Amino acid sequence: MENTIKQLKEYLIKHDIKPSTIRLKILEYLLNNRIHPTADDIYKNLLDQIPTLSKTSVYNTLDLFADKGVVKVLSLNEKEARYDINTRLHGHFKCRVCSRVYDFAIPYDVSIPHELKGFDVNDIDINFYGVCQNCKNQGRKS
Amino acid sequence: MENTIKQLKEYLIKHDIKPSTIRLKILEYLLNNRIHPTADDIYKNLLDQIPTLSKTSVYNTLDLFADKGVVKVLSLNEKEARYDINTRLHGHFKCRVCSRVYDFAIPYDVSIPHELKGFDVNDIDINFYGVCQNCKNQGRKS
DNA sequence: TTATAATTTTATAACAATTACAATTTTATT
DNA sequence: AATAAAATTGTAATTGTTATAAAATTATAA
Repeated sequence: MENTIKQLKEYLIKHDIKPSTIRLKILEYLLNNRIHPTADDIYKNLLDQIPTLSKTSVYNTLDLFADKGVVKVLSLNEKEARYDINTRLHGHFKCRVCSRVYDFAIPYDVSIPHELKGFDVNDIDINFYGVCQNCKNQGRKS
Repeated sequence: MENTIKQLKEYLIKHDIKPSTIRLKILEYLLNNRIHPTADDIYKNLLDQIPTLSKTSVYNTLDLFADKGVVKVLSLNEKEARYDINTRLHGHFKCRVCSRVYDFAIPYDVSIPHELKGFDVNDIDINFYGVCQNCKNQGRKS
């Protein structure tokens, strides 16, 4: 769970990213907070540790991370982008009550459909929307 | 392909929407232009026919349509939303060269994965990204 | 070390899509 | 025809993100 600074540095270098304090902190945050945070979530959270942090740096870093394949940018029918440190193919469920995002494994084989024969498919998003069990239970109690 | 005004009116009424000129025109546009247009696409196109049209009205109408299940709002990793008159479950492929959006049938059974047991799933997005055959061919020629 | 270059970070302003709002116009109802 | 309700409009506000240029930091070379 916990990562040493050395491990974080190696992780970035392996992805062709020069380590810097901000980059390491953002990476660390993403690894320890698997909540598919927004740029603002990350910014707000790191402000304690890095009081001079600017929003632009967070965006810059996340853009770089996305470029280098360290994060996947999620587009979940909301204006804010979210960032997922888990870049392997998996699905996302967004609860429209609590806004939480849940991961799920994709059980079926996502082969290229025949309509897209000859297309290059580089990226796949599978997003479900609805109400999570937690929020369903809350509703029942009240 | 072509729809009479009467048919368009009935379509809206069936979806619990009072027909108005703007609503009929936007519906007609969506039915005749299956390109997953943005609000701006629709606005620009209808400006000839309805010179007093405002962008706000386009948004209002599309929001209403989405509410009543007449359109599905697409979130395809871009800042602009797109609107699809086909609300049945199907996948979308977005070409990152020409920006065109292609439909495809979902061949596999999208049952609720076990991680989401007990969740209410109301909506499903399946989006692929890459380069369409058209753009691949263009690239080869040059 | 010191000077210089390259990179990273920052603050500020710009941008673009969408929404809020209140006024106006249109449509429906009495 | 008068009134109420609904739809449409123009304007301004909002918000997430990006562009830009200056400042700070880090790396490199003399």
